[in-house]
Amino acid sequence: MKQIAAEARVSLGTVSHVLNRTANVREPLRQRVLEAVAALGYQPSELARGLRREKTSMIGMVIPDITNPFFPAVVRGAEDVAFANGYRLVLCNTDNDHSKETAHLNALRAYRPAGLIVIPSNFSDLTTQAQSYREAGTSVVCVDRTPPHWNGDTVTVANEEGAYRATRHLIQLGHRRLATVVGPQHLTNAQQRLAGFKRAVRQAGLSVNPEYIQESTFDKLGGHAKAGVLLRLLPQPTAIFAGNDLIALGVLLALHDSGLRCPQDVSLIGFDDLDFAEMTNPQLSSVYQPGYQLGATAARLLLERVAGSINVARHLVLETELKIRQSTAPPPKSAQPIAAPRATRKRGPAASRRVRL
Amino acid sequence: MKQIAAEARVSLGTVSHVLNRTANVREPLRQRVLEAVAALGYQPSELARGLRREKTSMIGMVIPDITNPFFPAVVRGAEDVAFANGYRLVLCNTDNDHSKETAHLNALRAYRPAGLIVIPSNFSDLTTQAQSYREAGTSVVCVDRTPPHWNGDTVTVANEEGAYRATRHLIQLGHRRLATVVGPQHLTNAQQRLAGFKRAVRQAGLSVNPEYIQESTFDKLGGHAKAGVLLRLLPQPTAIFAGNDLIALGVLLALHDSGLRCPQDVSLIGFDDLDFAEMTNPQLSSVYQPGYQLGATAARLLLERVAGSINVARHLVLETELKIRQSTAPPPKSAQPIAAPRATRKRGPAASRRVRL
DNA sequence: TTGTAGGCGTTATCAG
DNA sequence: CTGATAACGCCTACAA
Repeated sequence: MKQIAAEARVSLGTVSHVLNRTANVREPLRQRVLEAVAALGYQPSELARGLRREKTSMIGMVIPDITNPFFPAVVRGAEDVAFANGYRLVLCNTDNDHSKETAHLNALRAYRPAGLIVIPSNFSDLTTQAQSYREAGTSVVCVDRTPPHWNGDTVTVANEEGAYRATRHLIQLGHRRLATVVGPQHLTNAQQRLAGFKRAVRQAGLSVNPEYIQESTFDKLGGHAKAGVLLRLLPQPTAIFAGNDLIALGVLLALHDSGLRCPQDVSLIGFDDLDFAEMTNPQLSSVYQPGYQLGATAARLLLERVAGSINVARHLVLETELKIRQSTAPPPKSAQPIAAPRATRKRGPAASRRVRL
Repeated sequence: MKQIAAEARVSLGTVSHVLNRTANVREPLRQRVLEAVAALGYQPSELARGLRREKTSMIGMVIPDITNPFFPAVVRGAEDVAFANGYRLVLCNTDNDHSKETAHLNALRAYRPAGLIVIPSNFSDLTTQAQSYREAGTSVVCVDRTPPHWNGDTVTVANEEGAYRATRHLIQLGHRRLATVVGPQHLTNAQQRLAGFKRAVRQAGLSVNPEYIQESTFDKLGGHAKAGVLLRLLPQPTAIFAGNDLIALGVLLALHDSGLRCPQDVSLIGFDDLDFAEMTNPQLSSVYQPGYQLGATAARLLLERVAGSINVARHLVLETELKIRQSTAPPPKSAQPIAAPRATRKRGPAASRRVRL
């Protein structure tokens, strides 16, 4: 800047003023400065600027794991609106480990980020952390899940409603023995999805069999294991709602393992609608979650707050969309009478059905 | 720091010394400082530190698109080793657009990053950019692809060899009419894969039919379109090597469109071995690329260079691994006799050999 | 409208 | 081994 000032024969302050539009500099001077800037290829130092202003234009983005196929879209959404507004994203993976999350959150502090977008880890301590961040003037918005006692901005999807619709879809197809492999119940989104499932089941006048509700981690392995449990139950469920697509994938595997066909023997619906939902065999019905919008909206919210206009906490809820593909169909004929007799009981519907083949 | 100095009754300089181990401070003083640090919950400002040192501990990570399923693993690998060494990753998506890449590269300069890890965009101007970065003391390592005239550090995979193995696998299955949908030939990795394909074909004594080589973008749509072209050719190829898994997915779709079965009618093999390769129907054979290692290695290289020990440019090449699944099988019987009748000569050695099978 | 000067939190140099 | 002190590059009262 000193060089520019010299080159343009003005003072340091004037250079700063034209650069930040912080004062009306007379046109000729302004031009000289701008020319000098161009000539010298000047790049303002965000470090010095941040030091002075006690705030940078970086946004900390703290997520469980970029390798989990749901998150890239969220990150991309956030990065796009951040970049468009002159902000940069610092990416941190927590692996859902709250101590790692805390470590990242602490380390980020050293950079005085303008804000934080975080998808809380399991047992996240975010509420406390965010408090201290806010005192330092950096806002935090929470995405996808909400940690305990959270009182700040929030962007989530309509988990309950999405799960409700998915389950209702199964019911409308004629299913009566509905099971679910839900995500970890300490996560708000997993809780909400279970709630939606239950609401649909109850509303159909069916009872919720606790054995038909299995809790799993949000991954393929968990889905596979818990589906195994479900499929050993008698009577066997004819439809399964999976807490997310990764779980659904595991369920699909378990179905194959058991020699059951999807959707002929058991219907399956997931949540997320990841890209691979169209690639499985059969193609997976799922509840679409607007991942990109989630991230983009979070960034927008954050920037508005950074701008300082908003003060009250806002909770945005984005809509989901039911994607019907091939993994959901009416229950097998044999499953319907089954309720009446009991001889078949022992072998379960799967076994008895196999006879037909 | 001033507070700490006061609290510990030492000077500012001493505080800095104990914090940075930049001088042997006598134990009692050291303790007092450390206590004060803990008591005040002191967090050093990376901004001030960066300002003074003219370098921060941030690493710019510039990639085409985090939403492309190959990149998350790379980013994760880089983030893990960066974080483990006290560095943070600033993520930038270029969408393979060199002007966007340049914009990001310029913007990043303002943060005086310690280094850059970049997967160059199409027509990247990285070589020039990196030069000016190096003059400012920040090193750049290039991952996955190499821009024109690149003379810096590089981490790639053995693309040529991987493609060669994939193609040889097809040949060993008995295929003689081998086609490929390769990636954009201005990208080094796509070039190398085509070279590997050609080498295998030639080595088998087959001729490379230019019509059997289609160039596409690295995505599903391109793969679908170009596969359509290939399948309209006569004689129809019996095996297709796809430049990456996304292309392979498109090819698979085209196969379905044409009522062709994979692998019974046409064999298909991809490159990357993304997660979804196991989910397609049939499961996709592919060449595994160590994405995580790519990123981790790049970060390691970068940090070594930042540490200042290394001066000569290094080019690391990671191995690929052939993953045989269900999309590759011997060619259909009907494809073999076809060669026998009349002028086998014209059709080349490949055709004549078909008789033997 | 323009210029001056102090200070943001660190590190590094140099003198004691 | 420790303590002053001068930058680092920028912003912003405040003065002119």
